[in-house]
Amino acid sequence: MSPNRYRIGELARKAGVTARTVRYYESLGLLKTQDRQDGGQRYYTDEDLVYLNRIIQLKRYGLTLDEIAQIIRLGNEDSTGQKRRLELLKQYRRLLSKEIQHLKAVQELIGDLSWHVEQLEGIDHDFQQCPGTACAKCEFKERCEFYEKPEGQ
Amino acid sequence: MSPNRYRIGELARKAGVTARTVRYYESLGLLKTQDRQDGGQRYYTDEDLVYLNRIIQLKRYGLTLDEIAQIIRLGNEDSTGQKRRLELLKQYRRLLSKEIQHLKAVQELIGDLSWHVEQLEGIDHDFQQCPGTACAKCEFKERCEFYEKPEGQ
DNA sequence: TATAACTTGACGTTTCACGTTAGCTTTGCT
DNA sequence: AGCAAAGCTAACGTGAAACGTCAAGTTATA
Repeated sequence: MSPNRYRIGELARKAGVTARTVRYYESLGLLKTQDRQDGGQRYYTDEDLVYLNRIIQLKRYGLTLDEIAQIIRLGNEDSTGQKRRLELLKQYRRLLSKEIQHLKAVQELIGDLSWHVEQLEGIDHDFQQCPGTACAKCEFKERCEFYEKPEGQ
Repeated sequence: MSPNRYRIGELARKAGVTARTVRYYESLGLLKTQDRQDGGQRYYTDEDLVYLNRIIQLKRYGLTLDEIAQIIRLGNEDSTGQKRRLELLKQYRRLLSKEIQHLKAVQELIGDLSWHVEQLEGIDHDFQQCPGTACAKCEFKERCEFYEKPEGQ
């Protein structure tokens, strides 16, 4: 239960980033310095470290710093408790549905690639010959979104 | 069955991109001009249009131009047919497994966000208070990856 | 024969997430 | 007290991605 007071360098080291990164995050409103000496140096606690780690995790998940900042800003804007919770909830749900969309797109790509793999495993059809001579004898015409695509007459 | 010969502007228009984009793709080896007048102007066919559309689709799927170029390059490098097919297959499978990894990451994020939503829907626990005072009474300590994280004594 | 469309070349742009001086001040240690 | 290590702010640099935007000249088409 030690108070564990760190300066920026050690905080950064513990989180596996640089001091520059920490200052940058602060400039974006991601991380505040509650404790600042007269000399101007920043001091952090274990709580701050956890907070920073959380940010890094969200980044690993693919969120941009801007998106992370939005989440945090919403939590700081009003401190009426209940209202804040609802806002956060909304925000999380928004992210959630966005990621579900993302999931669908990725699944679609996987389906597409799988189809191509099947094609290549089977008959003599490949990406290079696809729109062209191979089309006539292709048994997947219907499935193909390019066949018959050229507009105009 | 018209030969449909387009110049770069119309090809681009039909594909919904700019002429600059087409030239850029050519410079990256994504798209070749088979037909070039003495004057130096590029002429394209419906086949080229289909090809271009295919590139645009792969881009929509989230592939970078570089990744697309790799796929295409593999198809052009050798024209021994069978060998080429195997290479393409390998490449597609690589992309496939990469996207499956991606899928897992997205699912993880969705799980994480869902958990936060649940938390917010339930007790008084939120992101702002999370690492800190709320930890003591938090009923999700075990599930939480931040609790007990601070290293050193 | 206009003029719209094309050519190459080269520099510019935006976004993202920091890296890297520079010049100066504060802290930690002996 | 004195010195090196670490911090401070401010500001410019970076590097990848995917083109945009001149410039200055050439070609195609009504």
